[in-house]
Amino acid sequence: MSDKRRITLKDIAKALNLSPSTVSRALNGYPSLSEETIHMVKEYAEKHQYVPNPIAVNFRKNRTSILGMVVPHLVHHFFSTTISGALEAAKKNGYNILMAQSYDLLKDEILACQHLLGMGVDGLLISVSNETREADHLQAFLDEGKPVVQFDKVTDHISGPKIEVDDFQGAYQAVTHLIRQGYRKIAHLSGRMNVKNSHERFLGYKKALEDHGLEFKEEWVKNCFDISEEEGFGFTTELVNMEEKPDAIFCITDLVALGAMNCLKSKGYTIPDQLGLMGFSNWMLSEYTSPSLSSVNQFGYQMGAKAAESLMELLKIHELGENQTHILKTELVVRHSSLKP
Amino acid sequence: MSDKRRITLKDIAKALNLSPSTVSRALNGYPSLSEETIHMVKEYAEKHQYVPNPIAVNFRKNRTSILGMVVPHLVHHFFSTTISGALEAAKKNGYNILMAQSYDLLKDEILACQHLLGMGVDGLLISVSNETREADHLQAFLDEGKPVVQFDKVTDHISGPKIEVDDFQGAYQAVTHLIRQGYRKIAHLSGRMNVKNSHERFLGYKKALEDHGLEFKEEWVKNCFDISEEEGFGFTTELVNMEEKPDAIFCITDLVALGAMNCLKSKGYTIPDQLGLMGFSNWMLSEYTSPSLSSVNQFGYQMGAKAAESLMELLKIHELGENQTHILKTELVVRHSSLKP
DNA sequence: TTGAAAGCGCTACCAA
DNA sequence: TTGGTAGCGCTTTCAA
Repeated sequence: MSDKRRITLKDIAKALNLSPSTVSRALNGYPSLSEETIHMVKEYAEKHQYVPNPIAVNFRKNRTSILGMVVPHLVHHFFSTTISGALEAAKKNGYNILMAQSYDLLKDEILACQHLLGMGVDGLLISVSNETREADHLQAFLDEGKPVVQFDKVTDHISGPKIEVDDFQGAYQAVTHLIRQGYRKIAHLSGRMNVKNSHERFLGYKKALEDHGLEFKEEWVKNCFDISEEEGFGFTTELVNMEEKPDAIFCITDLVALGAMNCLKSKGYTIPDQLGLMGFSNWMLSEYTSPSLSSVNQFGYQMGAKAAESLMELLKIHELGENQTHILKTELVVRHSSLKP
Repeated sequence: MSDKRRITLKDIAKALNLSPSTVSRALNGYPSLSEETIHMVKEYAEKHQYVPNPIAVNFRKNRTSILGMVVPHLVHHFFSTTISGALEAAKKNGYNILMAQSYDLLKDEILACQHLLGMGVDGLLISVSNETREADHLQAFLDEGKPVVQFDKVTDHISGPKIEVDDFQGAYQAVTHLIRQGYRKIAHLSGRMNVKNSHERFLGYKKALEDHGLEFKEEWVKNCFDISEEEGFGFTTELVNMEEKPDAIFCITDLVALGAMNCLKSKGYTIPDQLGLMGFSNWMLSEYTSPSLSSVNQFGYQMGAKAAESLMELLKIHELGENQTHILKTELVVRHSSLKP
């Protein structure tokens, strides 16, 4: 193989009869150099296609210009959207991102973090797993002076910035919308109550009912464990078999809503006429179901970008960051599944 | 901020009255060291949580243990699946992956490649954009002795390994399945004919018709440009408005099939009774449409893993790789949309 | 079995 | 305005 060795600073210095330091300064735009020298060096570098060895630069500066990013699942519309946002923000600032998945398992999250720390990332972006109850593996970053920015799913066991979605508000808006449409018996397919986002959505749901003087019925809230389509289908079956059926269902996620939709359609219920349906997350698929699914957009791209920007800002000022939370507003996306005729 | 400086090799050497080289050897399991020394060093390292500085190691070894990966879109089920596969394979071998997106634009693909090369990746995994007709930006990697492995969407303008999907075979199987189900007038919503994968699927479609003595009608083939749901909807409208309508549609992608499905349902056609429907790619959503959508699974995870493994193998033997193609079989996934009663 | 020392490519400090 | 030089943390060759 060719392996044409790249030309180095020294080579240029030797060729031009300058010292490496002068060449370095010329290339990095330091003042106090004669125009002539700068021009000469730049021309030579250009001509010989000099590219600085990034590893050497990083070594010298004791950084990598790489951010670590850990998400529960990469093959997931919302998370891949956050990744995309983080990636673009990073690119703009000359950073890059090393990815890892935790599969929502603490064990794998710890491994991923150790791996990233071992690779020498400058800082960490993380959406923690549902299992994360302690954060030694995150503290390890802080101990080395590397900031950690959490987003979406966060834990309080570690200090630093957090970028969160306003789940409460999103749920509140969604349910209020259903109420305004005329639905009166609104059920909720929720997530695990020990997961903050799920709990917040539940609270938003409950508050919206209360604020509009509607009944909150314990039996109309079903806890999904896996947040799966199957659960959506199963619990919806339970709901429509009840003595007093709901006339709308607010689902913790679009996938669950899809399960609910398939269940209802298979049983001959019409949506949105007989039952209204709302999802959450605004997955791509919600646009294409029939009827199309109303949902709550979480602005994943902006969230990823914001998280990355926060991290890079901390890196710039060489700090670990305050213990503050940035909350991103959600957006109600009204489609057909919730439009009561 | 704390910035607790990590302990270094030198520190250990000094503390134990050894030379750095001995400590290095002890830690890296070289022979020719006394049990006693090895034990002593390892114990000390353990106790003081010594972690080698990865940047220094990389610098010394002139590598980063990082692979670059470029895909058209990160927020895309198939590609995020390939990424996931590549990531796992990389992790197993102590490598990591730096991601970039080309947005299917040559301009951005070039930028991404330059960026990755600049970051000092050891090699590149790429699925090229639809616009890629030349490959100077890929050749740049080879020129530096860094192997490039292409997957899914490939170009012949550069040599090296390619991992491809057997699009022809997948399409052939899909259409044959429709024929065996009893459909006789099979239309095809294709992609751009200058994109290899699309063309191969078209050829597979055509061959299947021929082999089973069915008519190939030019009018029944519609070229989608964006491969969008809208196009699926629009072209399907055209198809069912024709004098002689098809009784089944084989779509270039699940998204297009979804458009077709929505169109057919909105016009009151029943699937699979009146018209059969087949997608391609086996997106997550195909499982959840109603009726569920038959499709062709491309094993994205395996593809990404295979590409990464090939690249790492080349890195190991220090070569750029032969100009060979590895073709991955597809899998027919039969669901309800193609089961003629 | 161990040590000494060079050096990877670059930056930055101190001197001139 | 420029040069000399030390040194980042580690590996590896040569020597003892």
